Amino acid sequence: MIKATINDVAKLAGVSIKTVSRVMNNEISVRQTTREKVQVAVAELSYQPNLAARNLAGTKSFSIAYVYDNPNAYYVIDMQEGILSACKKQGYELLIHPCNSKADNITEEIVNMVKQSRIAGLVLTPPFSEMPEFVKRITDLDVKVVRIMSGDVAPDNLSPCIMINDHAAALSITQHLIDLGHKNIGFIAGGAEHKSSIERLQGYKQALSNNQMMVNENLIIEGEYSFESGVHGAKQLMAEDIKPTAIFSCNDEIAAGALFAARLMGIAIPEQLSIAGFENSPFSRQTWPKLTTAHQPNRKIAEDAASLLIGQTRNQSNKNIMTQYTPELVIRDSTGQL
Amino acid sequence: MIKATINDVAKLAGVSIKTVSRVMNNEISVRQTTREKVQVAVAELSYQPNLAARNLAGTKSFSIAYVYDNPNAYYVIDMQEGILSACKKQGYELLIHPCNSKADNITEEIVNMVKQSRIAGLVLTPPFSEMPEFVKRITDLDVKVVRIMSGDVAPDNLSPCIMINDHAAALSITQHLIDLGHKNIGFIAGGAEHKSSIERLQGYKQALSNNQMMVNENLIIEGEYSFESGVHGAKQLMAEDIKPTAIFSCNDEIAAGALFAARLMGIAIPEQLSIAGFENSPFSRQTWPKLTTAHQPNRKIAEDAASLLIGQTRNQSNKNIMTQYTPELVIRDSTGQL
DNA sequence: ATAACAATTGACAGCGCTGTCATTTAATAA
DNA sequence: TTATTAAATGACAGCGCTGTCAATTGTTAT
Repeated sequence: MIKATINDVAKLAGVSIKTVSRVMNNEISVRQTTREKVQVAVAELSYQPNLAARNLAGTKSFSIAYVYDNPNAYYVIDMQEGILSACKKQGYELLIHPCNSKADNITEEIVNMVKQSRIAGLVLTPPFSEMPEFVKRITDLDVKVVRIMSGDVAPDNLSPCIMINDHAAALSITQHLIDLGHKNIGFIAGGAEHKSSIERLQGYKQALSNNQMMVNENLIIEGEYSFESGVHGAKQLMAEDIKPTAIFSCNDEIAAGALFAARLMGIAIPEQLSIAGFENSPFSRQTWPKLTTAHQPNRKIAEDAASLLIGQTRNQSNKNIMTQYTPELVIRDSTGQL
Repeated sequence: MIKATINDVAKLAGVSIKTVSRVMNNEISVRQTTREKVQVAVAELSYQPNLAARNLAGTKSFSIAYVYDNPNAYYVIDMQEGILSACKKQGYELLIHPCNSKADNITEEIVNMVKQSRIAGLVLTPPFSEMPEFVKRITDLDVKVVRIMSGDVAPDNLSPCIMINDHAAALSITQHLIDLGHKNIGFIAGGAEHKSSIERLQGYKQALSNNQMMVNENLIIEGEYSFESGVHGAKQLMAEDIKPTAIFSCNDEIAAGALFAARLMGIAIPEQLSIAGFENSPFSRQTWPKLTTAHQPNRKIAEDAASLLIGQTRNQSNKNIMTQYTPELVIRDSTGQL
């Protein structure tokens, strides 16, 4: 059984190929009865448009790309699967493009890639989603973009945004720690270049303020999103005069490092020190003890983003769309009563 | 600057588009002087063939796919990057296809996908690479395949194979344990459905035999590639009459689980018990203590596989190609002198 | 030098679809 | 009813390339 083409469908339905094309592209000016005839034929032949032909013939393409600078394997895999699921539903193709966001010609590289492969749109996660000039450059090419980023409001109206409310989530993690009776709570940040880190720090501070607690700047460590940073951060915190009884690590990797350092220092978790992470990555379940963290439904977020993006490429709809997700507190074994 | 097409190149070089096509496809019957003229024009215009047009016009396509059943996020990311790097060099496109190898219609799903997207070839990793009927079904479609799998010889000549010599690597890990003075070495397997697990077990047994040591079947636990399995396996082993003083875990996840269990049981690592993993996944560096393991250059392997695959799709070259990689012992802190 | 052949090159159709624009049909107004 | 306009449909070119096959050129043997 050879693959059916638009001609086969047209013949079977008794219409012209152009009408079949119209139906496949959800164009409006097709009579309902005609549309149904075509849909029956499409189902009969299990016809699916040829992507190469569509891309070649049309002005708009049916390929989208996910451009990312691998922040974390689990995250990337989740994102890919979510995007892929949206693509499958809509007959789009996904090209993945891992790359180094700090390479100095990165913008041109992506621009070329986009032109070269006639990409209709990009899904962007941090750090790309937080590089305004980069985003501007892409949207100027009339290539659609959907950004997933940290914050509660979109920074501009260049593209739809999916905002991750790290602020609110960090607030509830910190509140959880406070509820457990902790008075001195340390914070290990993930690097000022990450909006998520800044947002999480703000949430932490907000929670303290909500509880009439003072922010002790000595308890806030500038780190980065890595295991090593967690190790150093925890050591540094435990060397303070006023030692924290709880540490809020900006992500699970940092938390794992902090856990590691605590063990090296002979500190019992959570008896002597509570440690919380963020992101609910798989290894937060594989540390000992298991990490209290914040969960964000990345696969779902990615599918949302891709659907939005595909919507953008189909019709030049509203760029001001904004959705918001707030990661949810997941209490496990690394945090406990003071 | 609009993208150059084959016509622009032909005009600039003063030849027909067909000749340009010949040069781009490395066909033989082009005079050297002509070839150079074309290459100059190509460089001048930085021409790159349009993939959609190639896929549409030609019988062979320029898309390959990576079909996998996510065994491990780090592994998948490495594979993707390696494959992508080969694709970039040769102007191929990569489609990723994560899926469930145990779904009962999986073969048909992939067959459809391959037909649908006119895929030229597939890169296959376990478990797909170890499903002979599946591979046969694909190669019968005249779709090229390259398999990455465990073993030292290819199981058939359906496709080129990249063999990972888990046997030899497991042998050297076990020998390392023996060299440290261990007499009772436990083994936690990864599941009989994984060739790698079987091979690693064989290597383990071989090492014992090489050292005139008896295989104690009670010290061999049937597990699976998961953290939980490591936890259970280690508990089971430590409940034996003759307790092991070292455990060879079939992969790093299992080893992490074993480490976790040892901690729960109050067993000091490596003082009272040595634990070795396999795969050198990033979190083998994030356990405490850091894991002794075996390293395999996955990115390199993937690039090799994709190059081989692309070679196959270009010319119907030898299917009996076989390369071999042997993972290398990485000694860290989880193993020690008895 | 010329025939006979092989090596190069090019003309042209067509892959499966979409864009443009002309044509047909239905819907509304007069 | 018929004229007028809008909605629905179709004819056809062409996207950028490759496959086929014919035409041209170069090469060798006579």
